[in-house]
Amino acid sequence: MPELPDVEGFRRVLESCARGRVVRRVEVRDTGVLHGVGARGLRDALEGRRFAEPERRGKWLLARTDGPTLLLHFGMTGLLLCDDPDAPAAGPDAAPDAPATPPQAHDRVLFTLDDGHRLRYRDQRKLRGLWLAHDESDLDRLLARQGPDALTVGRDDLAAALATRRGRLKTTLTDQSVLAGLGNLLADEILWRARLRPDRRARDLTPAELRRLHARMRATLRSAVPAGRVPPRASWLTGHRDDPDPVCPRCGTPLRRTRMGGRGTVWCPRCQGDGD
DNA sequence: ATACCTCCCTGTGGGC
DNA sequence: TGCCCACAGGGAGGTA
Repeated sequence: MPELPDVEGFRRVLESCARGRVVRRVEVRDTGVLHGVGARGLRDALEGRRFAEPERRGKWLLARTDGPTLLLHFGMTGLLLCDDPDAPAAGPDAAPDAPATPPQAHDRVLFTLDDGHRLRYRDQRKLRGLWLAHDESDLDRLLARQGPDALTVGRDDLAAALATRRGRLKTTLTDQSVLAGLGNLLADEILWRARLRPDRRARDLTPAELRRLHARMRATLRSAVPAGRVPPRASWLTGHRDDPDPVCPRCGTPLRRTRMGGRGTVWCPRCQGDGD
């Protein structure tokens, strides 16, 4: 489920695959992922354009070109893939000029580049998709409701963002208008590391707790970003979400499972239970 | 204004 | 065996 580290990984895919390359062909295989633009409009806007330096903002990926900017959001099941044009054709029956890897059922939009590489936006569930921004004001309008980015936010700005929030800490951290980039798994992971109960009121954190939260958030993101995902390691809380009878990897206490803001929430009643 | 609820999307797995 | 439903969760939109 793409969160900040995943999208950072997709940014690297886009950068290495497409930066400096011209879009030769845009193939929309499912218009259901397009927002505010049709297949024809997307094609006309992007074919012949050259990809520039991509950018990530929260969970959004900005594919800048020398013209419009394509905005990608990956929802829960989205991916960005890059085909290697030098990979051997798939199977003995493949035509000589066939793409190395045929489109799969969930490949919704394909971008063929002038060097033969091909980008694929793949998404099983189509919860989000692709937007097109013709200029900076389009871009600002689409991203207007985002809070500061979780990867770069300073401690004081984080404190300020939480200071007025009466809601629960967990749901506040995943509210993109408060802080951009954290999803359900990261929020649980960070709160567990910071030893903070997810149902604390966001604005009630002490200065010491805010420092802890900020430090643990940074450390967690620093580990997850290079991996391009929230690593499901045994030493991480995330590594135990789906265990049948999960226990805390730190203290062995059975983990508690609740629902917060409609999302599954996992936390340790011992590590995160005291001191509030 | 803030906080919470329902729905969208699709595939999977459990229960009967 | 096959059907039905809950569930996964990012975010929009509506309501309290």
